Amino acid sequence: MEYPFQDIEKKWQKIWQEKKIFNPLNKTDKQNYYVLAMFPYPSGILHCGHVSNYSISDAIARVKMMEGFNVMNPMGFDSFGMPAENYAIQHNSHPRITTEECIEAMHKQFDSVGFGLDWDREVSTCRPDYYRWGQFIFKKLYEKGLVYRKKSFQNWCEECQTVLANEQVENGHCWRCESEVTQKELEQWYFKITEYAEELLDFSKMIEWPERVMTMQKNWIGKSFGTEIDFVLENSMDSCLRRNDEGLEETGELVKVFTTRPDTIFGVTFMALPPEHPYVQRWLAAEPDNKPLHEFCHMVINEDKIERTAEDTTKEGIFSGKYCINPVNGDKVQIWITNYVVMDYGTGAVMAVPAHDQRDFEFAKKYNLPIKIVIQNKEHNLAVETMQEAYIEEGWQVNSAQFDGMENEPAKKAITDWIADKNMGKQTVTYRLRDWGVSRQRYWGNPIPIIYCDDCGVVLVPDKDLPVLLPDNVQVGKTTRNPLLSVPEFVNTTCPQCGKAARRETDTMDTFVDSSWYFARYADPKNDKEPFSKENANSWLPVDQYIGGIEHAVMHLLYARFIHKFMRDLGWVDCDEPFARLLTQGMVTKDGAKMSKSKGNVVDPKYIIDRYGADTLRVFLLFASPPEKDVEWSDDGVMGAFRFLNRVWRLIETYKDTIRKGLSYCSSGQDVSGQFKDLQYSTHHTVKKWLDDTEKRMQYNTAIAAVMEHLNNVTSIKEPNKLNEAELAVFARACVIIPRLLYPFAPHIAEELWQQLGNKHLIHESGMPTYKPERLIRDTISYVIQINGKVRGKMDIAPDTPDEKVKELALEVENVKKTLEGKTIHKIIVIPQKMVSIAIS
RNA sequence: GCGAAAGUGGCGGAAUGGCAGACGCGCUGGACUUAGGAUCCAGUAGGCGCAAGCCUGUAGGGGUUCAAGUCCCCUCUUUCGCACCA
Repeated sequence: MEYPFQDIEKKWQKIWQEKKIFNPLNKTDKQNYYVLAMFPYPSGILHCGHVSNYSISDAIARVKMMEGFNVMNPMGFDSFGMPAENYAIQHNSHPRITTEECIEAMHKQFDSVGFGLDWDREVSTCRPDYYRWGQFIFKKLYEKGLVYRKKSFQNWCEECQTVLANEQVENGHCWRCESEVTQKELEQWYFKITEYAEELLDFSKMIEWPERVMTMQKNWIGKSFGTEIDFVLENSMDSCLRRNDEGLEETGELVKVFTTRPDTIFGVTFMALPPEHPYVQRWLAAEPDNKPLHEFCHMVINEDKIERTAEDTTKEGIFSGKYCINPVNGDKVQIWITNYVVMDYGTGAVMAVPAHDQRDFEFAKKYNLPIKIVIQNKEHNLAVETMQEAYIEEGWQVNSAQFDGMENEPAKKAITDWIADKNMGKQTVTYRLRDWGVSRQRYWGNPIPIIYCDDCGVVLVPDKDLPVLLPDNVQVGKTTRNPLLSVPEFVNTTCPQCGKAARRETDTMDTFVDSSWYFARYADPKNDKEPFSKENANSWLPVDQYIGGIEHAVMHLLYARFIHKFMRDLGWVDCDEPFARLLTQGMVTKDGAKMSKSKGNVVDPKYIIDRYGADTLRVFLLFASPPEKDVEWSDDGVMGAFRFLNRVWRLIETYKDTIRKGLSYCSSGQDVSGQFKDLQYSTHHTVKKWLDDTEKRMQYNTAIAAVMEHLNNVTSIKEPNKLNEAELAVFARACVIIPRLLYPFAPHIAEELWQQLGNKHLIHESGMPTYKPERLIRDTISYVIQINGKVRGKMDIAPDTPDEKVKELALEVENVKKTLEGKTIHKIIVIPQKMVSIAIS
């Protein structure tokens, strides 16, 4: 007989909804607790990954409710983006319609799992009441000088008329139309996230973040210290002024290089520039007939970005015909245009030191460029003729003028100081992090609130005109170009400043912008005066516990931290970080692989819920592994969870009258023995373990295991209806704790059984379960006796036995005596309440 | 290549320096059954032994410790992130 999970689950979902227990006010006399799992893209189909993620946040929320917090666990939808456009095309519909349908479907499906979500606070990024404030934030960023437009080379598909991300380029061809991808210089909007690079490296305000996420962000930001050195361009067209000992001096234009190895500056034998470098672009323009140069640059620029930046790509280059002067020794060095230097790191120019940099070495070998040793190995003398690879280890400075003989490490600083002193450069810091390009040539996204006027230039849309509404009358899929370009009533507008005809920006924002502040909107989701009020934001933020996949370790979490810090700087919110604690949960796999349609290994949660109930599915997913690890799907595992819940049901259903009677008896616990003493211990011990696992460790698999173990202890009592009063009191208390311990994981069955045992309140209203430490004291303690690290005996003795007596007793144990025969004891160590360790010769 | 995490029975996993394998699955045997994807009982790391008990065992090797899956060093494997970053 299976327990009636279908009736129970519907019943309690209705009660929770009616009592609005998951719809917290912003201010109550309780302390606020904000738990948030990353909002989903509304695919319309609930999959096991959703159930797994939101089962974790739901468990946390319910534990915190039991603890007496005012808990917010909101839900919304990350509903802009490319997949919605594609979905609409497939279904011959419009993204607004299909997206809203999907949202409704998912809302229902989430409810069918019994998640305690605050739907009153639902946000959906594609709705004007939300994206309006995204545009507002864009404007604020712009006003603070954190938004700019920059021309840069992008993967461009002529056929689709859009920019492609690196991962959307397959072997140099567009992933969608398969036409060749070229590099096009385009104006794109950028957010100056690099302004916050330094603060984003500071993780000290997080209460608990996984080490590896912080490491990934650190690596991504990639701070490195080095020196910027100015090389003077020979025969340059323009000139610039430079300060020297005597005052200002006129020199040629400067080629600035960034290096982490200023100690090798005397070993520079050529300069390497990428074809994108502005000087190179200028030379190209000045020499339209220089065919080899044009061909080489064109080829490199249009090379697939991924391929070009792969380490094993062969280094290629061409001599530009230009020279520059090494400021430290006046050497005239050739300037080469190469494919191995990238424009957007450092200064986009490299001083090449083949003797001490492997890439430069390979390049110099290939093109027969000179190699000059300036760091000498202390043990084996290096010689240019015999070098097989660059020498990048430590050594003495040689051929380095006044620095000869110094060790190269201190020489780095000495040379930098000297260069700075001579105004030839300076110490500097460079980041790998680049500014955030937010322009997308796509329809289904948040319009950028910008108007272009021939007279006034770039003009922000005034606040009163926000939101810039995304027009609906777009033929999705009918055009391959940016769809907004084909909506004249959107494009054509008037300039807010001069009133003349003007046109709108047709790019939309990267959807990562939408997800960079939604957590704050939940605090005040219906505010139509501002993105959220400071009061409400401060009452909830930072998110106490954020939950999401590791795939968002860098992008989303870095962008959200950036925007949050910006909002803080605007005075909108006080805290420095948006997410105090972060849990990166694993994914649900089957046959060792992520569930996906293409692999055909998808399990439909709806089927499991219909057949075994939502509680079973949740218990299975939480029990299978700790939250941060992947869960391997197992049909047998689901059965195991179902069997467990059925056992709980049978126990309490069968004996509910007996248990209720037992609860009315006083339980002093002093008048039982044996099995019942053990059972009483089990009750208190299980609560202790459960509290530790749910509150401190957030390890739900072991919390559930503890409940299972306790259930085994309870069901080992035979014929409970024949117990005496004292025994029954213990038995009843052992039973009644089970629904409460099960509540965060299997809330429906828990509430039902709790009610059947005569309780009038909901479980969370009854507070956290507690245990009595004095009930954890056993009559006897089992000691293990180790000899040289091996277990040689056991003994059960009174817990308050003094250490000296414990030693004596241990030596009396039969097998211990035997093992010790004829041996000398070095040392006896007593670990109180646990073991005796004896070291012998 | 750099950085990070991990490696435990047939499987998922547990063990906060203190009895390795909790709990669940699977499997074996039994009970009840016309029947079982039901329920209940017993067993289940490997080896030796009639037994008491002994030996081996947490990827491999070394070390610290009375005591190591856990801490340290080296090697291997896997996964993830970054990747010509000057």
